[in-house]
Amino acid sequence: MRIGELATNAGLTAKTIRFYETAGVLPEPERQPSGYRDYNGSALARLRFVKAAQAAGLTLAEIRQVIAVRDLSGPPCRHVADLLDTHAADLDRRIAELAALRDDVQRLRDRAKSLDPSRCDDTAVCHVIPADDPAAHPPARIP
Amino acid sequence: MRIGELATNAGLTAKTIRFYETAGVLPEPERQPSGYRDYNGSALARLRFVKAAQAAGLTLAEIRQVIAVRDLSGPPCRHVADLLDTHAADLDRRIAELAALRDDVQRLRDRAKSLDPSRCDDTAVCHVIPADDPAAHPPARIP
DNA sequence: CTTGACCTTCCACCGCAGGGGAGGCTTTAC
DNA sequence: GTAAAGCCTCCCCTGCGGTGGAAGGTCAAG
Repeated sequence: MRIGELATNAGLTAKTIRFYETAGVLPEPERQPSGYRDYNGSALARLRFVKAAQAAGLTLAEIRQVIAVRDLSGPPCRHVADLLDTHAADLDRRIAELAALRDDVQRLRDRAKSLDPSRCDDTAVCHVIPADDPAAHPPARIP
Repeated sequence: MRIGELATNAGLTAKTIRFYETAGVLPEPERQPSGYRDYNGSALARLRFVKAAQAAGLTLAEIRQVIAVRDLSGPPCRHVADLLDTHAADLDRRIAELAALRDDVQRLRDRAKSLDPSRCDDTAVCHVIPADDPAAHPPARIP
């Protein structure tokens, strides 16, 4: 199977597959005499795993690590379970942060309705966003 | 006021302030004969606005736009209110996405407890993450 | 006069997951 | 035989919000 066919089967582009190879989540395949990559069925299984793991929120670095753990010490199930635990906890944290940010934004928005634009302070950019906001959390990065 | 003092007062680094200048959220200040930047109090007010707006989830590009709107057509309150509306809606969407992802991850995690690692399929990387996951959403980008 | 703190510009880099395109082979179809 | 796909490697680009460092100018104290 050449790279284009594999890409079509996996629902990816050839570019992405080469990128996965350099990213270490897909092993280097055999080469045909022409130099073309020559894949077998296990590459497709691997790509399906990568997609499923990505859908579960794992980064390529984590996926690479899972694969390495498996290659070194057998089934990485416990490792994967730990990763999933960590991700669930991260997601909980991020959801809570975003919910708090949403509430702040909503509060500002509601306050804006009760403000008179003509009374906008000349020294500030816009009084809808109070520069001395006491509730100003450190910029809520949304990574 | 030189850049270091302004940075200390604003709780930023001098690097960041220069970056804000190139990003267009802070106007170019006067220069001392030495070439050093020479700030007045309005720079500090501006930086406070930028921090507050960032805390409200606005990007530097949006902040720059708010400032431009203000400079062109006066108080940008309505524009800012619209931005806040959009951001609140975006946050709602993203919170829902993350919650769905969190549930998926939790489901996988729970399922992992009931699996026997010794039965890990040799063809897959790890059966905790099913490669034929039917619930696999398109990779839930977390932008 | 020299040391050290502060400032200047410019260029490069981080993570993350790829995308774009150049320049050059090989394979396939007509 | 020739044109069109398809593939190869290589390097640069994206967005976002900065951070790091090099090479050099400036200012105050000792």
